[in-house]
Amino acid sequence: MELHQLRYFVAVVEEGGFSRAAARLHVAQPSLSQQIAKLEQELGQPLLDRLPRGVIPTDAGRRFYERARRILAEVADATRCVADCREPLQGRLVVGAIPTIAPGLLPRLLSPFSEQHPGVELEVVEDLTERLLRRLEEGELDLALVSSVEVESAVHVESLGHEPLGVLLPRNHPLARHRQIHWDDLKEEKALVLSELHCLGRQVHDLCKARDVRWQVWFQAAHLGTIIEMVAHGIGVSLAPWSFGALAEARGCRLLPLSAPQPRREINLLLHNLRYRTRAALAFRALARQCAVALGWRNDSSE
Amino acid sequence: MELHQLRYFVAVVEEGGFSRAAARLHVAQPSLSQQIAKLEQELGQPLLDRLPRGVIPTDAGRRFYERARRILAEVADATRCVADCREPLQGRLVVGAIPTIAPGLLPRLLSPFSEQHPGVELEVVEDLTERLLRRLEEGELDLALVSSVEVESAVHVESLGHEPLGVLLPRNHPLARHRQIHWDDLKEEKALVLSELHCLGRQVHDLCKARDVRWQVWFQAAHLGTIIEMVAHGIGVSLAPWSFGALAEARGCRLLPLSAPQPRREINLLLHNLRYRTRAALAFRALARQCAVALGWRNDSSE
DNA sequence: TGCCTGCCATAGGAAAAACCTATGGAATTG
DNA sequence: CAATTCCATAGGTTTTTCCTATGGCAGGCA
Repeated sequence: MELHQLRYFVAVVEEGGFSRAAARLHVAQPSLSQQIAKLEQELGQPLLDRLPRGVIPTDAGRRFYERARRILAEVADATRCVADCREPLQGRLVVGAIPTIAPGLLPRLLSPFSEQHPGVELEVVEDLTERLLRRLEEGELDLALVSSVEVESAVHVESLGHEPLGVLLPRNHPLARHRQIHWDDLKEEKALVLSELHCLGRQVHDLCKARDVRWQVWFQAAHLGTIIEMVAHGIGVSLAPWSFGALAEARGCRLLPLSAPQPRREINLLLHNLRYRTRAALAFRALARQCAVALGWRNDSSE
Repeated sequence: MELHQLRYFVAVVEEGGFSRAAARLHVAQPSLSQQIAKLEQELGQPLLDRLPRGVIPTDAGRRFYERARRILAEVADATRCVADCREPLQGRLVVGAIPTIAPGLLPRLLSPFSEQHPGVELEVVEDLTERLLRRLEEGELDLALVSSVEVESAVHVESLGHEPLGVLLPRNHPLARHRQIHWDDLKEEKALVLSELHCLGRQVHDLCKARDVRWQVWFQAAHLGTIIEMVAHGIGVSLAPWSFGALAEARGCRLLPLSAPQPRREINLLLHNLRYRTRAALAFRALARQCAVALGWRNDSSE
């Protein structure tokens, strides 16, 4: 048995046929037929049911598929692990972050990281929580920054603390001169809220419900950036994470604290539990923790 | 990267050199040089330090070695897993047992198992606990029967219950007519005890110490069989597991129960936690549990 | 029904990979 | 200092993999 046979088999199962798999692998279809036949011969039984319109795995094939995938993932992991012991630190680090975290937090992390580890090629993936999770599980991401999340055991969750949410107002809004906004002040405002695709959108929705703030919600934005622009133009108000403060000010908004109970959202860092954690990933985590402390999201920097 | 390269690399590390590994693998030494060089090239750094007298792995090599072994083990496991879904049940089942369990218990398990699963090729390994453990971890054994044992997390321990120990006497011994032997009866006897290599030997030693039975130990046997023969010839007495009763009787001994607190030893079945458990292994486990219940070692047959 | 299309298997030759024998250099040992 | 041990390299051979071409089978469509 050889690894290329496993790669071929996995592709055939996933593509549902030899021809499509051949295209994906950039090899001729007979090569696949040959290698799969060899594999089946070695294992002593067919792995695929050849149907007129493609193939589906047999029972044995399904079992083998799962294991083949794991083995290939481990091979990739071994490669990364070995590559990681080169000096100085180099390689690629793929960081995921949700859209309501990325613009506020990542700039604070990426620049210092690049400075400290110039050899590491950074890549950022901004996406919604569930999709980040899936990509982390697949091994595409080294780590991910999300808010509250429910994960499977293969994913390691680690809190970075809690980030306050503030009230986003146009600079010339009557409330904008206050030091602090009270919940009751918000009841009459026109709300611009984030789509509930975003966990922040869902959280704000729940918060307002709990606080009995019945906003006139008349605009659901897909991006916080859109909301900031709208607020800047006096079209309404909103809630935004504290890390968006500078961004909001620059666009002509104000981000003001809310009176107790101050709303907060949890910030979590996700790592894959089984895959090798590169030194770059660990360095990034350390930096993130440090940053969380500096921002007052948590008190100590120990785990 | 291909699996044969991993196999070669593992062999070179374990043999400490290309030449020895080549002999083990039945290939010419330059083939190894070539394939390892390729592997190192693909991983971007040397895995082995070439010394005048052989090779030792670099840091990267050590990391890679661990993972390569795991990958190869998973490949073997995948093969077994796939083979296991053939009907009827077939394949090989390798069972380990310590010498103080094997002769008494295995006959009760092997015959019915072979009858129920004629397609399964049974193999038995009789060895001391530690060595069975190691072989189980290596994947050489499917399961093992031992007494008390401390294991690492990769090994799954499951109690089959507790087997009583009896007193082994010559048939013509004055005590042999009793229904039950008392601890005090033993104090003046000449003891034949098992080498402390065996866990039963250690246990008997501790038991006697605890019960304050100071036997005149003058013979340390390496096998329980030897002890039975010696006892049969009136050379001394001993303690033996209850499952040796029939064997002892056949050789002209008697095995009698001891008064409370009746000494017992734990009987455990070991399985590897991570490796695939063949249906044959599970069937054997079921049979062992059933047998343990029939022998009165435990009350229920549920896990 | 009959043709067309998509899909996989087979055959045979070409390309690539792995392997082997022979040899050389480096360091150690007697 | 010669002999030995061990790994790397070179060059040719064998084996494996891969590709192109082709054939058979079944479903879809006129």
